[in-house]
Formats: sequence, structure tokens, C-alpha cells
Amino acid sequence: MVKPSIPKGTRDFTPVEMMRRNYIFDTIRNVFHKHACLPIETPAMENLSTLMGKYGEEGDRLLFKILNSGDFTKGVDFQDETQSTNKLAAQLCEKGLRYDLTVPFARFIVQHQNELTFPFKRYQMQPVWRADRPQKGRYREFYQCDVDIIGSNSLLNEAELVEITDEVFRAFGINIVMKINNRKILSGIAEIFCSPDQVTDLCVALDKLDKIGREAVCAEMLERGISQDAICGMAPLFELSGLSNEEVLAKLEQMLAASETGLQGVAELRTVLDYVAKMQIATNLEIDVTLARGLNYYTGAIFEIKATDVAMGSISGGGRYDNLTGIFGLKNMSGVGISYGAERIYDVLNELNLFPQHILTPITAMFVNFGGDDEIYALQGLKALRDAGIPAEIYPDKAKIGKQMNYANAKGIPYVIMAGENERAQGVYTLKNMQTGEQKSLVIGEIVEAMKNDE
RNA sequence: GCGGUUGUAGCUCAGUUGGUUAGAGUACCGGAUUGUGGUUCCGUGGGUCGUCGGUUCGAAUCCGACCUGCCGCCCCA
Repeated sequence: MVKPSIPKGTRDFTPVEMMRRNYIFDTIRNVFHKHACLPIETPAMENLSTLMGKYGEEGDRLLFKILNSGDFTKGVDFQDETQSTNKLAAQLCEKGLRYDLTVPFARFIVQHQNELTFPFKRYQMQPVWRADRPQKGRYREFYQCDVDIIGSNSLLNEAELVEITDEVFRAFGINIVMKINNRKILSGIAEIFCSPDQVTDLCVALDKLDKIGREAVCAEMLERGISQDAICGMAPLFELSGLSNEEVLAKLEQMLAASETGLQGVAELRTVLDYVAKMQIATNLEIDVTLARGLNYYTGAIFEIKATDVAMGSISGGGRYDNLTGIFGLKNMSGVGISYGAERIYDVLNELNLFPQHILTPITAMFVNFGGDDEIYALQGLKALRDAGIPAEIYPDKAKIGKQMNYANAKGIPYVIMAGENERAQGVYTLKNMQTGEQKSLVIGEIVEAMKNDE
């Protein structure tokens, strides 16, 4: 016998967990529908060539690769030590599990460009896989809920994503702060203070400011080859927290006066904030110039969302990408999107006790099984309830009443219906409220009515 | 990928310097109670002590490797 187990970082979901997860997906899907977004799905596995090189060096390492079928060692030289692991893997694996939903989406757009109407608003809620080391809130298989608007440069789309985010988290009752930045601002900073090709090093270091503090960030910048002079020049960046969005924009405009790109980033940010204000979106939107995010395909706005009432990593993130489809041969297709992390949202809802009670009791009534003719009589009542759209079941065996009651109790079924010889003779059913213990003799129509009103 | 830490019944955990047949609570199942659950009482079952190897007369206990969960780094939903 094998000991039952599942791979590291993966999980089973119990009925209670699934009902909660479905509540999350349903809630998000409703908001997406309201914003006229259309659903798509893509396969769990993509060609490795689609995936490799899109997420940086780190991303390549975290990709799950799928061993070729058949004689996969044929023609592969394992002795050749000049081959890197990556090159060897490329010979052995031509497929991999998707790492996120955005790159497969870009592939999808290019492949189906002639069937789609642009601007295209899509949503997609599917699992993704990363060979990361699991920790709390970090899994190797997890779900993302993505929404993207592609084929339009309009900053109205950024504003709409803020609006969608606001609606999603308001529906959950989660208080959030939404941080926003613009990659062009980061490029401008690199342009002015160090050099444009150091923007990645700059971002990686700057991104850690709230975590490791100013001094450690400066130390990391030095280590990454950014000069002391440049770091001193950037000093005002470290002093922006606490300022209003307007004040931050003004300061950035000063600092970036010599960079066209940088100023454009500031202008974009200002426009988005302006839209958001005019649309009267209540979400707390905060400029954070240290927000960089690792994904190197972002070119404009960058978003990140954190729950304010619980200590947890970001529950959502996204941004604008101008050229993601370019690598698949389609130019001039700018898009902006955001991704909500289902398991992070689950943990937040759980920790703050925000899951609604009603999602846990999908079964409204259970008929006790007395066997024989009583069983048939119960089945008739059961059908009436189901026809009326009331989720109900009958205990399948003629077991002891205590056992059947226990079953209903353990499953949290709010109503138990009993009908034996006496009830059958009178054409009624005994309805028992499991919470109060109260019992009533009613005809089936009255029971249906009572339960409909109860909902 | 690097460093640290954890693992005993379905669950929460005891288990003495290494010493007979590894315990408790809870849950489960059965009974007290054959048309009434949540409270109570009694009883049954349930363990390759994470896995493999080593030290030892003897290992849940000491050592090593691996696996898993967790924490930090990297990165990130």
C-alpha cells in the first residue's frame, strides 16, 4: 500500500473550503461581468518556448517543465558538460505548466487576433504553477483571477481596473490600500541619476524600501553597481512617504524635469488619479514610487493591492504592458491588467472572519428515511422541494432515527422532515427546525412556502 | 536554489539518562435510548512513532540522508 500524499505545495480542498472558494470566484466573476469582460480559458500547459524568458531569470527557474513523451532521451547528449541545465531541459521538455495567465493571454491574443474585437476585455480564472518553495500563503499550485483590457492605450482602462478592484474588495468587505506607480517614472529616475540599463537593479532595490529600510536599500544599490552620487541624488525619493498624491506628483515633476519619459510617467499617473477622482471611486489609491514589481514586461502603470487589516503579502497586482504580444509577432497591442490571488483573498477573509454564513449550508432540508411505503412518501415530498428549487436530500438508508438526526446535525442541515405512518395517513409531513427544535405538521406546499420565505 | 526549524491515532498533544505490550483528550463506531440531533454515561476499534539507513544488547528518544509543513533569503498571488 502506498501512503497517500500529494506533491509539495499542492492542496486538496474539502467541501467547506470549496464553498468558500466558489464564493470568492463567484463574487469576482460577477464584478467582471458587470464591466462587460468576457471569459476565456487556456490550457494548463504551454509550449515551453512560449513561457521561457518572459519572467526573467528567476521566472525560468520557477517554471515546471514537462518531460517529453516517448523516447525522450533520444539524441540527447548527457555527457556534454558544456550544456547548461536549461539547454538540456529544452531538449527533454517542450512543454511547461503556465506560470501566470498574462503570457498565455498574450499568446492567445496573437493566435486569435482575427476572431476577436478590439479593444478586448477578458477575464480568466484558472490555476497557475510555480516551482517556488512553499510557505504560508505561497503554494506551487494556486489560482489567479485575471482581468485585462488589451488593444487600447487609453488611461480610462487603468481607471476602470481601479474601479473593478474597488468593487471586488467592497463586495468582500476587505479594506485595502491600492498602490500605484508608473514604470516610466522608474525609467526616468534611472535615466537621470544612473543609466537607463540600470533600471532593473534600481527597481529590485527600491522595491524593498518598506521592508528593509532606507539604509539597506542604499547598500543594495551600491552592491548592484549604482554609484554613491546617484544614490545621493535619489535622496528625495526616500522622503515621499506621508505626502499627499498631489505633493508627490509635484516633487516628481521637479526631479524628473530632464527626462521626457519620466515626465510622461508623471502625467499618466496624474491622469489616472484624475479619472479615479471624477468617477468617485472610494478606494484608497496611493502613489508609491518604490513599487516596482519583478515582472519586467510592465511599461506603464503598476498596481499592487494590500489588505489594511491583516499582515499579508500583496493580494493582487498588475500593470500595463505595451509590447507583450510583440514577442509573438503582433505589434502595437498595448494592454493593462490586474490579477487577484484567490488563496490570499481566502486567507484574508478567513482571518477577518468575513465569509458569509449562508455559503456553508447548501442543503436546506433532509428527509428522514423510515423505509417501505414511508420512504416512497418521503421521495414524493423530496421531489416537490427540489422542483421548487430547494436543495434537499433523503437519508439513503433506513437507519436509526438518532443516526439520521446526527447526520443532519453534523452537516448543518437546518430542516429535517419526518413522515411515517401517521403523517402519511393524514397527507402531511413533520417539519423540524434543527436550530430551535420546533416541530410542525404541514402539507408539502406549506413546507415549500416556509422554506422559500426562509431564504 | 541557499539557511533555519518541525513531524507520535482522523485532529490537538503527553511520552522520564535510550529499557517490557507507546498514552490522554477529542472525533469516529457500538450500547444506555427501535419516531428525534446538540448535553451525559459505558464500551470497541484505530499507530510501519514522517521515510530509509546508522549507533546500540535494546531507539518514538541519539546520529545521517531524504520527504513534508513552517520561518528567513531569493522571488512573488
